[in-house]
Amino acid sequence: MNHDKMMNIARKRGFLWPSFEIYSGVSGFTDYGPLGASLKNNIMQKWRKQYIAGEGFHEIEGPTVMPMEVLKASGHVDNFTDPMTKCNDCGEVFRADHIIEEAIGIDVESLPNEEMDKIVEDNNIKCPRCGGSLANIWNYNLMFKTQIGAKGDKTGYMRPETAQGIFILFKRLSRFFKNKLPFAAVQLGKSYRNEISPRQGVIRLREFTQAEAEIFLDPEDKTHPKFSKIADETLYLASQDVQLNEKETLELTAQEALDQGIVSSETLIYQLYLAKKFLNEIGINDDVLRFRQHLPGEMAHYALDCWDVECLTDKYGWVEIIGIADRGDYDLTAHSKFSNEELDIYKEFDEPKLIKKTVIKPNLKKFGPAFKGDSPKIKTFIENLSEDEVSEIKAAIEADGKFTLELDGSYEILEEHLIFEDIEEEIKGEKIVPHVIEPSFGIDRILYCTLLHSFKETEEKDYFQFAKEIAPIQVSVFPLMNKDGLGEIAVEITHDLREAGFTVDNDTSGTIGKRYARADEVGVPIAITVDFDTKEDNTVTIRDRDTEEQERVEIGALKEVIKEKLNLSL
RNA sequence: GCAGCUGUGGUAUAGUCUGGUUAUUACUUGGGCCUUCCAAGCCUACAACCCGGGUUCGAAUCCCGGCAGCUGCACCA
Repeated sequence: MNHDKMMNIARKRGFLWPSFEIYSGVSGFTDYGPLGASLKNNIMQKWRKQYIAGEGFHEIEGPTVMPMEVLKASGHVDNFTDPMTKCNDCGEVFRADHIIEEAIGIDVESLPNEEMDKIVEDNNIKCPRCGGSLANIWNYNLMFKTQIGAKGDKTGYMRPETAQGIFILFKRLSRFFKNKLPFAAVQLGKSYRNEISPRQGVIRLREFTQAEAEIFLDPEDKTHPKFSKIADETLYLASQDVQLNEKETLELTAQEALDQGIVSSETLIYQLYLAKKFLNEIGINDDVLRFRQHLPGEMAHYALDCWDVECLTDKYGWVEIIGIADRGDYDLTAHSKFSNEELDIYKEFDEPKLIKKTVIKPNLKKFGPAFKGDSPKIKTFIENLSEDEVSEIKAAIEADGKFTLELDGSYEILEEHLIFEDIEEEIKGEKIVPHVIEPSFGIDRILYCTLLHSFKETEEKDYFQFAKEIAPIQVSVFPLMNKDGLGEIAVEITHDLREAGFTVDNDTSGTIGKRYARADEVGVPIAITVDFDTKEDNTVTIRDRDTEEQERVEIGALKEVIKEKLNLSL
């Protein structure tokens, strides 16, 4: 692990470049150079392979610009914001609610800014650093704001997470999945947060890439069909208990974690396992990973359970790279309320339920004569009673022989006006709002950790030992010397392999040793060298990046051999 | 956003205090030489004073502002 050295090479060799560099750059943004972009794509493709092909989820792609309504409903417009104030004298910036709480000890969170301004004035609260006066409070919202359309009267925001794009498609998705739980949709793409002062390179970006899956499931049934297959897998868990009481990280099987109630459901544990599997396969091993449960105060108020996957780094310590949360029905309920759409699923019972209940009907023969012109509205009222109201009326009549109804006027309803009927009703199912379990991957951070932990320093060379599946360049082809037609043969082989679908680099500059070194540095797993024997017997040498061992292979057999060496035999 | 420090080819640097030749050196990169497999050697080429303004006959050098990086504070739903 060596951040500085690794980043030097990553910059030199075209993985990560600072954005807008010729205009002196803007922090919180990064460019992926040719190899970085390719590595990132490979990681994302690998993700798709695991979640879409492997789990049967489906990918959607929504806009990155969202109208205000969506983010109002999700809570981002109001809550993704901090009240800020600034000292007029020394210029220091503070969280306004923190200052007030410190000064007079009352919790003012969620008060409007005007009221907080008034509190500051009334209590003569000053800058805690220099005693200067404080400016009016403003909201710092971490979302990028924009206008939609020429008139500019429709406010839009760059999405702060990809998840919302899935929630708002719920009705369509639900139908697509034949209205059967569980089902899951994923989205990969850019999200935006206008961080105040991002200073951790690719770890905290203002524009970043997420890969999120939203798994919609029955709140009553969070079991997972494949759980038994992973029940014996080991997980390293820093539960709330471990953190609060400074205990050793737990080493438990999935089954044990479930039995001991440390992780709340099979599906959540299964997702923890999938995340670990993914990271292991792209070259991030268990010894630099841990699962950390959110502490009660840390958990978003709607989350039922939430685990971060954290990766150890030398420069930034433990870095959150994946969050896996049980969001309950929070998002669907919120969007349902704001949009007036029914965002639920009709769930049929295994067996229809027979429900016994009492209903009240008006006895119309007595009703009309008694209430005359007011009959219709009393009748409507009686016909729309809830179960509780029915028993209330029944009880009143049983006790007093009458029930007084207040309905723009007072009416005495007697037993003779009503017909009580005990009925049995058959109910076939009910509407439920699904719960959502969400694995949320920060692709940029994962890419950083991949670079960091793939980077190997040995006596001879420093290089990226990428997992073969994600190496940005799969094969390098060299002529031993750039003469006597060796170069031409190398070019021919390069073209052939490219046509076969491999990512191939052809390098003729410098000495052969230098070319191996360059290829190793960017983690090319396989190097092919055309030498003078090639002209005699049509064979080339094929060299392994990690062992540096070479073997001779017929040119005709190259594709098969490479495929096998890259473990692409699927 | 605040304070301190810093900013010279792709990378690492000399020069800045005390203004004055064609901006130093090494590595890297491109082309070439070399009878032959792990950054060798030789020749050669490309390539920089963070940006803007000011002072001055003259600014990499002094002054002001901006941007970026590092450290600390604040922030991190």
